[in-house]
Amino acid sequence: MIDASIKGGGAVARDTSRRRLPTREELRVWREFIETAEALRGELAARLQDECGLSPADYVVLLALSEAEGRRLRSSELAAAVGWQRSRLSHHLARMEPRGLIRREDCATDNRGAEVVLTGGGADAFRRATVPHLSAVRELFVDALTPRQLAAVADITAALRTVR
Amino acid sequence: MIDASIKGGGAVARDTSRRRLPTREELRVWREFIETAEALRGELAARLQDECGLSPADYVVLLALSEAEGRRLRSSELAAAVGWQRSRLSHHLARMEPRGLIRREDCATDNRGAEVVLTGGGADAFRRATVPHLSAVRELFVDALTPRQLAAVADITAALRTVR
DNA sequence: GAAGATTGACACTTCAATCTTA
DNA sequence: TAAGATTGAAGTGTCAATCTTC
Repeated sequence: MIDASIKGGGAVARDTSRRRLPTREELRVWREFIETAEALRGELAARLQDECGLSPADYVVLLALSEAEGRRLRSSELAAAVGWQRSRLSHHLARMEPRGLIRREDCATDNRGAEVVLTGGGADAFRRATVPHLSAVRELFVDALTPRQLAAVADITAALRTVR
Repeated sequence: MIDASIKGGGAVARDTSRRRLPTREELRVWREFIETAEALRGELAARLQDECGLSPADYVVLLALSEAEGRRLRSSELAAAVGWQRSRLSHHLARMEPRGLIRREDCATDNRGAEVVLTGGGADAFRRATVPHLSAVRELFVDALTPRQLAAVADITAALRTVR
């Protein structure tokens, strides 16, 4: 790890950033990172599905609506709240509505708009899901790391966030 | 690595693991972690698609075949190599084949089996993709982190891997 | 014309069912 | 019956096109 390596003709001193490629070890860490995150996401999703019949997408939508004033939001506000594109939200709401989790209503103040309303069933489903879901996060992520490692995660994600 | 932890029962004071939920801060770190990984994956995927016309799934399949003896593998070996279920591989190969990236042939030694062969076009596409892709990994991941942080990533993923 | 939202087409993923050969 | 592989259905996600209203 001290010396530079590589396939592609990397070099030690002057900046060759346009040519340098990751070393085998760097690539290994990258793959571990991305695969671990994916595995965790998948395990959380599977548990949420099995125990509560909700997908992670369902969960974030229900969470956003639960926290909203009057348990309702304009479509575009909801999209912003969960960080989705409008089209993705539309498709997902179309799948949630027949399941009775949400309801769509016309917007009183803007005839173009739509409001998404949390139904009683949706609120129940979210309430039942929250403790199991948070417990799983604790078990699979928080408890798997030391406080020091947890702090390192925060540091690392902040560093990665600054790029692009 | 100094202080003890946890999972399974080690604890500092009395164990409340069955009831405790993540703190607000722990949840924030969790979300940052999962969202950062997702954002990175997405950015890499978008670049690979734009610059090379390949999805990450295409890339791993082409990589596995490139490294294989004779640039060909039995379907199930390929599935194992990339860590997919057979059905997923079948569906993906069905999309890659008409694009001329791979070809499927009957297996000589087992009439049930199929062999997946890397075509010339597939080899070209992979060759064109590899440097841009690895450069992007370096730029977005490796170069965004200090050597110390990179080592911390390896440490953290190892810790997370041991769970479940 | 621009904004809010939906729709259609297509790529991806998983599960269960199926088909063929061992 | 079990193994190798494919298929169909349904959920998910992105992009571009569309429709309505501002």
